[in-house]
Amino acid sequence: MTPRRSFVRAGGEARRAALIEATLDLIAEGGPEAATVRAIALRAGVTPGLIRHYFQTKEDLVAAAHEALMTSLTETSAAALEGLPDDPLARLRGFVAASVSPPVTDPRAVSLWSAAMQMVARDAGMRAVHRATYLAFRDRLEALIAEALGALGREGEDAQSLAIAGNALLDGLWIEAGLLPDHFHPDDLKSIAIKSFEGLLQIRFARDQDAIR
Amino acid sequence: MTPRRSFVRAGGEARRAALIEATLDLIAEGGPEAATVRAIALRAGVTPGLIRHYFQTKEDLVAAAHEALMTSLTETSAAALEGLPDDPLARLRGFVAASVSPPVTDPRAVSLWSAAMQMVARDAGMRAVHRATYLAFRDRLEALIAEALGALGREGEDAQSLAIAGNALLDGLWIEAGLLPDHFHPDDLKSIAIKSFEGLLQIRFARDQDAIR
DNA sequence: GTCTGAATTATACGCTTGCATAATTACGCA
DNA sequence: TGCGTAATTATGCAAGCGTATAATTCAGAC
Repeated sequence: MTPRRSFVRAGGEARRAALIEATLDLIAEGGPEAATVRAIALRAGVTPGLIRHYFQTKEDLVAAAHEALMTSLTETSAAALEGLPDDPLARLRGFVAASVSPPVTDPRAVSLWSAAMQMVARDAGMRAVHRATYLAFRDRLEALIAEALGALGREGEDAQSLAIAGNALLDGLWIEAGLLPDHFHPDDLKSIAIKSFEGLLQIRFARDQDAIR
Repeated sequence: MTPRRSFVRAGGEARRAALIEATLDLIAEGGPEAATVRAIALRAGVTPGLIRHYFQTKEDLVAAAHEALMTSLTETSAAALEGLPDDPLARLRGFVAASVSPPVTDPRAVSLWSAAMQMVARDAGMRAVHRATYLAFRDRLEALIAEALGALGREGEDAQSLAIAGNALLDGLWIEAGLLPDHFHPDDLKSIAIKSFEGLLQIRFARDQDAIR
């Protein structure tokens, strides 16, 4: 008679968080098909049946994990704005640079994002989350662009179209760098992004701001 | 005694192609997990066991399907260059416009691409195929850019960095349009792409070329 | 015509998956 | 100190997965 394995109770939120983190880890490492109920439970140090106690179905768990990931990315992005200077151009420059530098450019993040994109194409709920987070990022970029142009006395220009283009550029660089990490030197990526924004917006950033992270 | 179902022999290549097409359809519609051996066989009008006769393993079939997709995309992209005029700037403009217009911007293509990207992140073979096709596209863009700059007497500039940025921009627009089809009007997408290239390269395309598809 | 080999179907096996359910354990509270 | 309840484990099941293998059928060669 092997005795029943001992355990400690972790309380609701902590267990939920652990299960979500385990799910994200597994998806990042081995794709959605690696995130089986048994694998998730094993990584979370728990027994498979417990998942059913916190999530009605596995899909619920995956959806919760996706939401947690997106929230975390949004918060990271928001935090990046905190340390930036007041000068509108410098703020925009810092934001662009941060968007193509670690920890944003993280293979794990790109892997998770591409896994989520597949679901976005098929699931209406996922598409709603994606649209919201996409627009949140783009709106923030648009605001920064509008401020920068305003500081140059160019209020009338179409900041939204510029934000769409800038967002696409950052997305493209982010994805390509994540997929082919060896092909892009971090510094090159940053200088390409900044130079491209100078071209897109017809502006010129100050040259001596590389100290700003 | 139900008699054994009758069949006609399709010969090697036709059956291979049919199986590959069925695989791509299923992945596009329901993601990789929908492309089971049984579903593929059903859609191809065939019995599951036959797959093993043409492909040693299911992974082989999926890899063959990915290669067929990429080859097809590359050939479509190459064909778009055929009908373009000789003027370097007009050629570049037409190529950019084609890259963000149907049939390139096709939800099915984006769905398939995002499914493949997941495998790229994990499988070395897939990564090799991706690198090759990515560079093939980028090199073509770089050549077009170099010609356009050359026609303006600006030979010395860094066409490769500009191609990286331009490629990222096109990729980003392509992906976002594919994921949120209702958010982008095709004409807006095209004008944003063209205007962005004017900014990136500091050039100005002729205004009266919208007739060129 | 019939023979023969390849193309195709049919069947079955072992494994993994998600999920349901019952038995047990830890912990707060009286 | 004992009890009650929520948290957790243990076990089992039905379905679907990829694959192996044997039986059958077609189509062309002689």
